[in-house]
Amino acid sequence: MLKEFPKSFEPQTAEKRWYKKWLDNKLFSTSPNSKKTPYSILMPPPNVTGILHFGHVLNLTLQDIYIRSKKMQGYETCWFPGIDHAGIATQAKVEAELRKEGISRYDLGREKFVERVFEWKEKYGGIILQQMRELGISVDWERTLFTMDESACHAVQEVFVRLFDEGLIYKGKRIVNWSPLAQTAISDEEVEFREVKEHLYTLRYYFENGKDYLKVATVRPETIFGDTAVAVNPNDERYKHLIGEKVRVPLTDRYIKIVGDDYADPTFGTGCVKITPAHDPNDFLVGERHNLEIINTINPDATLNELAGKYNTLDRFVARKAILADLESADLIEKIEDYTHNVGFSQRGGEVIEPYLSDQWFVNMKSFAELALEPVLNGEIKFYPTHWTKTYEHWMRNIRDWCISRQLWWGHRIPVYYTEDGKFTAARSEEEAREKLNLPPNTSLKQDEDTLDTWFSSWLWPMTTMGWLTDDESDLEKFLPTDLLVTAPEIIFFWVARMIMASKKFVEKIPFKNVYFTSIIRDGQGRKLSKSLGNSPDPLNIIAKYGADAVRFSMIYLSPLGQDVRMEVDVKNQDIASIELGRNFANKIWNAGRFLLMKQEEAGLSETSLDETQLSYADKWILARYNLTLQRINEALDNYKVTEYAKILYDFIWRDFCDWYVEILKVQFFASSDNDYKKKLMRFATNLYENILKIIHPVMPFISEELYHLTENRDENESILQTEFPKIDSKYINAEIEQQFELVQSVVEEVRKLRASMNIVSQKLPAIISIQDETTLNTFRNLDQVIKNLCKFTELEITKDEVKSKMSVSTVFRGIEVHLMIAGAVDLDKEKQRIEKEIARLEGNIRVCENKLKNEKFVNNAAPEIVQNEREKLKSMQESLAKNKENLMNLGK
RNA sequence: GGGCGCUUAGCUCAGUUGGUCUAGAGCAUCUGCCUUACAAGCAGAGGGUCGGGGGUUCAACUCCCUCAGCGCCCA
Repeated sequence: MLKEFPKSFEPQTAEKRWYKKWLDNKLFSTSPNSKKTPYSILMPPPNVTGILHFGHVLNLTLQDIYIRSKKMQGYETCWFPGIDHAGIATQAKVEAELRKEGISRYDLGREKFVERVFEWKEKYGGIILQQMRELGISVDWERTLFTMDESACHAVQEVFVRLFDEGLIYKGKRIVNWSPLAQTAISDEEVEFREVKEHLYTLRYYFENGKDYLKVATVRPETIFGDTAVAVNPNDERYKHLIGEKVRVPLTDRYIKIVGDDYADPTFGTGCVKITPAHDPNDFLVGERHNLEIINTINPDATLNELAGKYNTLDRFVARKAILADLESADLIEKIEDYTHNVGFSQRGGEVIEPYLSDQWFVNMKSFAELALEPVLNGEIKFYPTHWTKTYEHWMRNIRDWCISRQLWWGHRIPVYYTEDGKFTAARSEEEAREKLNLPPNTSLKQDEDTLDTWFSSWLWPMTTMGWLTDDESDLEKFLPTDLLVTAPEIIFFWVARMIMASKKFVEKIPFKNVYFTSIIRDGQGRKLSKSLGNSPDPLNIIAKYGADAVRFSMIYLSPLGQDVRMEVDVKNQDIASIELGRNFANKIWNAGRFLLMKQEEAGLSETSLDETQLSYADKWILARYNLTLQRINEALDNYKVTEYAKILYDFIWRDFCDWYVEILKVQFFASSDNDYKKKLMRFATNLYENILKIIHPVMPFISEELYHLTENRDENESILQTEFPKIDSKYINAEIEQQFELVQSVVEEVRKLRASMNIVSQKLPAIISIQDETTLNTFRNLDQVIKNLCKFTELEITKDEVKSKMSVSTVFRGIEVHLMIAGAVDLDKEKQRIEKEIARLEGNIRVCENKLKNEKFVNNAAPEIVQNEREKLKSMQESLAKNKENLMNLGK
């Protein structure tokens, strides 16, 4: 029938076709030289090793909605994409590759290894950026920045040197979170604490007399070889007299002294705690206070070293078992209790973190925290949902220094140079280092072996994406601060906070004005979707099945701000059933367009629309609804209530436009024999429909573009994205028309219910509607054709007169009485039952209403319009009651 | 231990500053429709003492207190 208009939308072909078109026509490209008001968003850079997951889908869709809608509203929009070098993850990938070849990174050497990683990156890295295109996002891809690009490297180096010179970066021997798998330090933020059931072992530390012993509790018996003291609380009456005495470390001949320190909690265990400064951060501090020896007994790979004697080379957990067995046989265990406590795990490798003493680089965060707290507290930067502000403030006020060095080869190498005698400084080059250290030109220097935490480049993202410290900083001028950042709440400290710090510090600007924290996507059991759990279908499969628009719309519709999303996922079949919601909606929109096109072909399409005088009551009603919808979606988007935006669209398009207006359009269309009117009516409807496509475009870009080109003949190089976002015409917003129309809708529904209850759903019958109220009477007369059709009346009389008829069944709604003339016999019992039920319902409600109005306190205290409202409600219900009673009486006669 | 959330129909969630809320939607269930835009649809129906208890108020799903359960973040 219709050549280019199949029965349903075919996303696969349309998506590829349009995305290519958009890119070819450079629709997403932006210029800092534009006169338009800027609107910009920084894309959180995914890991170069990453693949697309549902978190990205939600996150990117949100950003795309804002970029597209702002672009249509006349802003110079720019969405900055990029990718993160992901130090640990990427190095691990390449090392795994090498392992297959039977070599290690040490065989290659640093330089060759880094080359190899770059090769890997060229080949596999950034797959995710390709995958993202499947979502249809309007990113300015030409601006894609990689955190290892030269400009970014330069910025990282510069920042390091500046901070070093300011004394804000320092080197220190500290206990850090050591990842034995990656063999590097990681930051506090990369450690995940989980509750673990272990045991608390009470060991016997014998005094020098060899008879008595001190009971010392520990969960890590394998660290005893690093013990250099036992601490007791100086106020602990049981032990304080023992301070200064010595006890023997079990399984060794080493004696260590007993020290008094508040760190020992008298209520925990035996009140005596062994102190192992090299293997516990708290013990390290105790050690500093008491000048204790520091004995490191663990290797970087978490095996014990030669200081652990016969346990040398055993893995820490294997060693624990062996040591316990030996302690047991030496009768050095007092008791073993079950003990549940929090253990830190590496976020990357998942292994237990080893507190490890080593030389590391730190950033002193105190001044940064002050810089970054202010704009959030004074509202310059707004968080959505707002409650994250509190978490943010808490973190800032209790800030700890940031460990930025990583024992990796992949990443930004720390720009610090050492002389042979251990002098060092940070510098932009060896030459500069020599100058700073006052060394002769040829002095050989050694650069620090460590690289920087990946986040040390990410925190400069707002600046590096915009060409900071390059020849062209015009983006920085135009687009910073950006307008919106959409990100996951779990990286509020890693990233959001630190970007605020860096931007304030180095360019004295906030990096963004609004931060939207997205929902976390969970499966039906409430578990986070994750690769390791295997409960995450590949978004690309879901997109292939339902279409990108459907996935986008469903995700937005289902993801309320500030709350997690639960979706039933079927990994085996790579399916998420709730995406049907979006697909069905897309189908609905599609078919409404298909209908319009059919009618266009039938009557033609006028250039001009209906003039004001030709607008029917229903036309005015849909204009009122439409303009109200515009108002509401603007409000929703302005307030980052994006789910609401989706819901408003869904309800308006499905309920108002398709269910009611299109049905009415059919009536108006068929009822007229004036083809000129029909052509104009089609123009009116098509305009409205195209505006609907425009307002849905930000969330459903493909189908809206496709339909925009189907409903009228347009050049394929035109895009709906380049059209203006519809503006509200408030003269059409009309509460009275809406209210009146609602009465018509209700009456139609009442008639349908009546028919259903009488089992005469499709029988065409004549009817009489009686209405007292003058305005309502006019509305109904205005819409008599519509009512007649929607209610399947053969004839309809609308009258002010009371109607009494034995041959009818009746229903009453707010004083509006509908008599449906039944030709055959009325099922008296059924009808009686129905009316009695209605009478009972009304009587109940009237009682409640009367009591309310009898209550003097209510009448006196409540707002007058509330009381008035209640009175009118009562009156209307009483009228309905009377009519129903009358109808019941008539029935018997 | 500290902080932040959540608890409304079988499921997933809406519910603006307390008052047309006689608490809504989608999915699921049941009934009837292939009414030529759409069966990925249309028209109906059933289903909730809004986690428990207390309080404030003329009025509480909405505000306060408390208890219980769940989740997240931090120590």
